[in-house]
Amino acid sequence: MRIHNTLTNRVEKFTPIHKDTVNMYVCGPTVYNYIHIGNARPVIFFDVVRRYFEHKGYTVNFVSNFTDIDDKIITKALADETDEMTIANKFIKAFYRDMERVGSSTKYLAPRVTEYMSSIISYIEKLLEKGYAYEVDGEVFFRVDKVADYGILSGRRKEELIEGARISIDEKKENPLDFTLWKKTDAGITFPAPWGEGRPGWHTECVAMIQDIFGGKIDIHGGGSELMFPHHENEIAQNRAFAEHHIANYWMHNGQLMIDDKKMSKSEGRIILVKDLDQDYMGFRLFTLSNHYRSPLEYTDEILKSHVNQWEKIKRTYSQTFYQLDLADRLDSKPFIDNHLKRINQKFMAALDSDFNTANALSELYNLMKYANQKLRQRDTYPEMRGALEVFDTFFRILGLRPEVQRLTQNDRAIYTAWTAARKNKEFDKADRLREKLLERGIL
RNA sequence: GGUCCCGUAGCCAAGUGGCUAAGGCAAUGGACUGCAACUCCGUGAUCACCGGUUCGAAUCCGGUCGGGACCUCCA
Repeated sequence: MRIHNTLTNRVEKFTPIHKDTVNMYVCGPTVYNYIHIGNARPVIFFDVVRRYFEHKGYTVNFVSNFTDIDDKIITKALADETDEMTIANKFIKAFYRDMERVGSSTKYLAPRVTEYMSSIISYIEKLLEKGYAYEVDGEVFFRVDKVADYGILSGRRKEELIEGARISIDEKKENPLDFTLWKKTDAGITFPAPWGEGRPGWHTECVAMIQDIFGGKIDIHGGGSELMFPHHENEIAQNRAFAEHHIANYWMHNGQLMIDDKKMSKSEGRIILVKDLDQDYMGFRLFTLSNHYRSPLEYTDEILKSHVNQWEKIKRTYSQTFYQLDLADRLDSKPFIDNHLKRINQKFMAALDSDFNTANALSELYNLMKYANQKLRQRDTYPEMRGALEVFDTFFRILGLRPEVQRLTQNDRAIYTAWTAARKNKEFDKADRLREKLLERGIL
């Protein structure tokens, strides 16, 4: 298996730290609003990563946090005349709902920053002890200059960053690049710390939680490419100071979702919330998997629509195969995987082995559709159809796509038999009525 | 201003040195069908442009044009 590692900017062979186990962490949302379709990209992509590792037989310890304390949450709480926890709880619930909608599993560890305050504080204390952090007037900053390879992830040099001139000058900082570990504040919820009441800076929560939960280095750290700098760069810097390693062996970043060739932006009204998508969410999932995860993904209504159509076709082929086997009492028969199916399956896996090339994997799903549709029109192909169903199930499990089918009821079978008989007897009015019923149930 | 990425058919998109440039959507011709739907078979590309390296370039190098991201606690 090969994975693109942002740390080295290369595609590398994947070797886990602990045999048969993958420890991975993905940066989760700040819960102050409903998520938009751009937020859904990592939610879907890393879900597929997890599923594929599990398919390969790994035990995956998947962790993704909730930032439940933040200025934006406080602002939102003030606007809604409520408190931060109410806001956070509301949008965490909404987040899970949206994850379920797009077909991503919610069964993983999701630590909340407020539950890990003591870990964060002791992490900062250790940075102070080691001389990588300094306290000024109740605030704590990280001393970027002490980390030799700062910029390793984002490919920047400290000098370039300073020349950038877009960094606001804070009198308290020794160096404009230094970032906040602990912020002194009296707005909203505050927490007691040795340096006074305040809140942790954004960059510390992830490393402190990883340290607490995994006890050290993990295999994969993931997130959106916009987090590479400064967030992930600062995580690495802190952990270099804390434990002399880069937290994760592999850093994976997904590209951003664009609308009208530009990044989504609330202020410019270019934003679509997942809950407002008003489309088949499996079609949306298919859309996000239709190009390489590291490339930008362009959204238009037309592109989404074409994937929604495509999902309809996939469902139709799958359910046809399922129902034809059911009608023939062959659902529980042994699948026959011929060479053609074997090859489709191999190419599908090879695509995912190659840095999770879901676009290529999908084209094998389309080959599988063609195969199944051909077998559906031929006589005496139940073993092959059963084989196709088997491969479909595997692909769907890995991609997290879910067509809904249920075994036929006695009534369904009766309608089907009656329909066949009516056609045979050229009772077309009756046949059409029955056909209508079968179409409604998705059996035809 | 600095750093980086991208430009493949009407649309989406894979491929990053070597057979006739995957696949999908849309369009269109045919087959199947009681009619239809579905499905199947077929039909489409001077790989943004110019120059270079090479036996050979969509792929590597240089330039031009166009688009985008990051340098801001934006997913």
